[in-house]
Amino acid sequence: MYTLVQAATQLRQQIDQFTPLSDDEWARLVPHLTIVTLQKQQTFARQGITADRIGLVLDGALRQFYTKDGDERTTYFFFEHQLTGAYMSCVTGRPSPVTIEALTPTTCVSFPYAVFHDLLETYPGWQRFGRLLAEYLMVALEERMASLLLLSPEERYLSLLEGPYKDLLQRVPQHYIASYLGITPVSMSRIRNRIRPR
Amino acid sequence: MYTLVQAATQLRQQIDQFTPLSDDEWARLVPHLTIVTLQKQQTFARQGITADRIGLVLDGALRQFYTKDGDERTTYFFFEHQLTGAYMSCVTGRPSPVTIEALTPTTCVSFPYAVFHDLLETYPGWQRFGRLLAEYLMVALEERMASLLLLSPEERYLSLLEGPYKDLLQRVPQHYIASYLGITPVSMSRIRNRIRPR
DNA sequence: TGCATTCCTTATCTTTTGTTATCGTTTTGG
DNA sequence: CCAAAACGATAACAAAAGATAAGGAATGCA
Repeated sequence: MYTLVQAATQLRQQIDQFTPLSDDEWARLVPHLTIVTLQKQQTFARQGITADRIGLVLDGALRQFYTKDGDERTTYFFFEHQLTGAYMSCVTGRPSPVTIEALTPTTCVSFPYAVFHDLLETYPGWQRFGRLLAEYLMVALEERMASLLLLSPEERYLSLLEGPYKDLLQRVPQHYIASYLGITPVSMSRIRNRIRPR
Repeated sequence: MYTLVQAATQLRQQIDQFTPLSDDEWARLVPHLTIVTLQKQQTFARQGITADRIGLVLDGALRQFYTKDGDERTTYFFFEHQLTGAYMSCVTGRPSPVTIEALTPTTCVSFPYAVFHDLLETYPGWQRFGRLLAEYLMVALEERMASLLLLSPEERYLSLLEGPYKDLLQRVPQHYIASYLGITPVSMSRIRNRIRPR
């Protein structure tokens, strides 16, 4: 469905949105790219295992979750054109606290973090990309943290409806969204009922 | 109390813990260092204003908070040897959503973010530091986010007691900690009573 | 020292969320 | 095509947190 060349082009486009790489810098990564195909419920990264690769979603949807006392708490979703991977585990070298699992059949283009890390330490363009990526993830996490700390469950649901992720509701089962909002499916159902008067 | 030389030494030590800078790279920052002295309740960064500088706490304590509907929600504390500043605002160039305020009389060594940013873009050592710093902040935010999403208020309080920040309880008023945990002071008082049986 | 303020606890009451269970509906897999 | 599983809504009850108020201890300031 995707040739490696097409996938590589997609990936470079995403990276170039952070910072343009020289052709030479880019060429250092290309030999390490592979296409990863995941069936539903197959994992890109797994809790307890140190993550060793990064990917870009070409098609499909992934879900990231922690497991606590047997049940799962969703922390993120990844869709087309999004970089994915247990980046925190890659960066720290510690076992991943999260699992990343396919919600639907999903295709990614992927590369080993070790290669990426070598590129960061060797090429200025890659180093700059590494900084901008970390800054980008940092900002996203800060916003997520703030929403959990500042907003009530109902406010979080509403801000999801109004924000750039509103199509989430159409794309993923509601109980995953409830878990993403830090509440139970029952509670979210009540909220939906509450804010839909009449 | 602190000479600029002493302050600069402290700062370099902290930075070197991320990545060692060459003497030349370091020398580019030194002329821009200033000592900032804050009385209690004076601010290092203010909500609504785009932050323009970073600092290192030499002595004292700072508190970072959002304001929502008139009341404050604490998101972080900064003590001696910690880098501080509304980093997200600096990075994005957007007005800061947070205020950083002195809990006690506080001394920092500080430098403009603009200078720092130029150094990042110019010197490999600084660029690497910028990446490592962003990664470090990212990891801290992920842990904080996870604790808010996964743990109950009581579990958050307990994990604070057991974690590396346990001296927080001795150093800052409890209602700030309650706000840091995302609960009201009354609720935290109840939790304290609950977990102290007998 | 005295007075006001801040801080923490406790009590009461209300609101919200969690828990558990039930019931249609939809989706999935054999 | 049918049985099983997954999904979402809803109800009833329990548990927890928010809101408000009051009281006492500690703190700061004059």
